[in-house]
Amino acid sequence: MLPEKITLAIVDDHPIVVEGLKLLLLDKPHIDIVGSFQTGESCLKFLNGVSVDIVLLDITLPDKNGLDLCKEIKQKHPETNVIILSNHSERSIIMQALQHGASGYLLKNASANELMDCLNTAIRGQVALSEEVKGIMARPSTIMPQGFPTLTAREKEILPLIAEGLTTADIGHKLFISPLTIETHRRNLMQKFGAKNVAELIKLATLHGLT
Amino acid sequence: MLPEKITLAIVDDHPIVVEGLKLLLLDKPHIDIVGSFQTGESCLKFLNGVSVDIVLLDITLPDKNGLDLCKEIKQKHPETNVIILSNHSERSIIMQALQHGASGYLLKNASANELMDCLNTAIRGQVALSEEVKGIMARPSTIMPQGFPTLTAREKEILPLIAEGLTTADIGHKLFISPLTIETHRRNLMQKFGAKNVAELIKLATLHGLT
DNA sequence: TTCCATCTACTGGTTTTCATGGATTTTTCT
DNA sequence: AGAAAAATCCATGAAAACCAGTAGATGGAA
Repeated sequence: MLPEKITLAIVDDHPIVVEGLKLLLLDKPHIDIVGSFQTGESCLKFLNGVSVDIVLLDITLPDKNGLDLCKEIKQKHPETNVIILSNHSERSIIMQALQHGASGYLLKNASANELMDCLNTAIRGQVALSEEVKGIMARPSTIMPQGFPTLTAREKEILPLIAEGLTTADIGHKLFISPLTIETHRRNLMQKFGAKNVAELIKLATLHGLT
Repeated sequence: MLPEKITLAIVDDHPIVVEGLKLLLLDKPHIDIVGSFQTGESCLKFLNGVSVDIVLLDITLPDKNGLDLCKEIKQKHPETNVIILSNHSERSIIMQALQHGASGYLLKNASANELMDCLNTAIRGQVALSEEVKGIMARPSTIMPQGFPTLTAREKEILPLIAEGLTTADIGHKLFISPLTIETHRRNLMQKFGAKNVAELIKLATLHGLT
């Protein structure tokens, strides 16, 4: 059932995490770490040349969003399994990850054993979630405070500009569109986040690392 | 000069980071990891019984703020060196850490080599900063005008309320003072942070963990 | 005790946001 | 091709934020 070694790539901008993972996996005979990267781009480039069984992917990367990267990887290399490695325990983010094609989701506070379990589960083609994540997903989503809504590209573009202190007019000018449009986006953002005003919007967005 | 092994404790709520660090340091003959903790409290308890040379401390912990913990450790155990391990690259946070008695500051994107360097530097009683951190500290603070202003008690009280989405009137009502006063505080806050409006104010405040 | 920082409060005016409630055109996915 | 989602644009009025300046009260530090 396992004719070859599992090939694994790691994408995380924290060398300590990367080196830790490497050391953790070094003595597992059936796992072969073929690459580790600090940026999404470098990983994508690598995957164009080499086929990899599993990519361990951090959500917060310097150059791009890990979830977007996940989607991209699955589009170009459907045979590759992506396991998200993240700090975010929000149910909505986990949902997003799975919708973007991730085969698994691990919190960084998972143990080494859980990591191994998840790798084995994922390679069998099943969805691999760490214990805590399973718990989060099991909870009914009736009330989901601080859920992380799905933002459109434009919204993701505008949100940081608001956080920078630009006014509606400023942003309209900057993006060459009507300030009225910006207002609509701003309204939609607040609605999506369930924020009463910009202050709360920006707090939530900043906490989710979106600014 | 180094008659004994350096004793080291690790406080971080991410097992993978902890295990990675352990493995990284396992083959260093002069380093002895005597404990690892996921919460500030458990670490404090441990330090009451055992003397430790260096504590590697994450800033974001489940039960308390790492900077406060640092201060507490230095008060109770001045001989212990604390090295902060963090994701935050804001100059002001680094300053705060040093003011709270930290002997060093490492970004999590530091390499394993840098980690070793910093441990050795700290044990010699010197301030240990990773390369990137040195760069941040070297930049004159003209660009980033007074990174982190000192807030009065009242301001610290009001700031999170603004971030929660309360209006000026709401806050005035809540604190039993005139909304006009809140406006003054709000103005002063924005001025201190050099923010153009609440959005920017809240972004900066949230990044500094003040909300 | 004098001085300073802070908290408090106000006037009066301008700018921006927020809530409604549409509407049209592009893009994207199926 | 057709449906759905996203992006664009608009108007109006009320609410809130923002700006600039002033100033009394208080409590702690020099």
